[in-house]
Amino acid sequence: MDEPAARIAVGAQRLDLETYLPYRLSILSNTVSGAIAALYAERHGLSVADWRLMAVLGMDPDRPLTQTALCARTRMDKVQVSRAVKRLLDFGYIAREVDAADRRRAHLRLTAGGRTVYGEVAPATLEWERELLSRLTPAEAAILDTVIARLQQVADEMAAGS
Amino acid sequence: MDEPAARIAVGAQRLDLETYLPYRLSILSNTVSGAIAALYAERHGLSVADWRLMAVLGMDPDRPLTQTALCARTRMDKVQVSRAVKRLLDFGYIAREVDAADRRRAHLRLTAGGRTVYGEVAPATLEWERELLSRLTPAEAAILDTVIARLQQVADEMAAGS
DNA sequence: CCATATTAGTTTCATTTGAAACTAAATCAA
DNA sequence: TTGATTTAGTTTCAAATGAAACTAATATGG
Repeated sequence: MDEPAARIAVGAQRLDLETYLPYRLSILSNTVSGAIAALYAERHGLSVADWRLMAVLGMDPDRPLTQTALCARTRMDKVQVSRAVKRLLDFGYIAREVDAADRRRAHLRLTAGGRTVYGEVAPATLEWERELLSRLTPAEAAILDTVIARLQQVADEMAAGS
Repeated sequence: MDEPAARIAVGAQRLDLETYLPYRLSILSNTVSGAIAALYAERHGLSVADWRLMAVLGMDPDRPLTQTALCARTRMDKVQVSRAVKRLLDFGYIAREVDAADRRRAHLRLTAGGRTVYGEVAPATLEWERELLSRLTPAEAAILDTVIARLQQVADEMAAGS
């Protein structure tokens, strides 16, 4: 198949959603997130928010995290985290232990059941990513990596209202 | 072949949100969309859905579109489109003319007021994109373009459940 | 034609979301 | 101390969302 013509016209004068980077990013992100959510949503009853917490907690299962730490790691806000924590507690996928020194805080970690689910879902999501990235050359993947990092940095600056 | 990417580890064995492409895409897309929405949300009272319709209608102001056409062009579903259309009619930014041959359909186009808003917002969003992309080299921008297109195509296939 | 199916778009209703207010615990300042 | 502030997390309530049911118009098959 032919390589598509350059699509992102730097300095485009006309707004065309088909070529407009923010729109294309949004569509791509939604497609990818939706496909990955399908890996755990139906089978395990998890929402995207739920899985995000499990993904962070599962990364280092021996280090419990507070909800505040989860907010920082996932960029979710505290209300979303509070609700996801409640659901995961109900499912029995995480356990909560109140901090002895500061009883406002609680340390959250995956239960054995949660680790089992994590052990099923995490490899599937990684495999999905691997399959997606396999369509890129290593050079493209490397550039995508640096470009995303740079765009995120610039977008953060610009969003901060420069 | 064998050169590993710095951040996107093709075939990563561990799930780490910081390096996980779907997560990074989601954060970047949200940051960018939020910053751009700020360009029109407060000033003109438009939601993302509202602006998306206006962006499509403004591209070719002499060709009115039906809601079904707007669904296809924006990838929004018909309920979202129906609600956005209602808001834009209330604002007076679009006008609706029922199709004479098929009275289920209506053709929507920007009003003079809608074109004025479009004329203010569209350049600002393009400028935002231009500023963002100015931080990339032309080579990086070109690769980003082809990579997004290819990832979208693959993600569509994979989401379709191949 | 008439009955059925399809299409365009809307409405309903239950769920999700988000901002702001709130509770409870810890810290700070005098 | 003790009164004010901050921090961790929850609840409330109004608005946004989405799936499914619905209306109205057109198309189609017998």
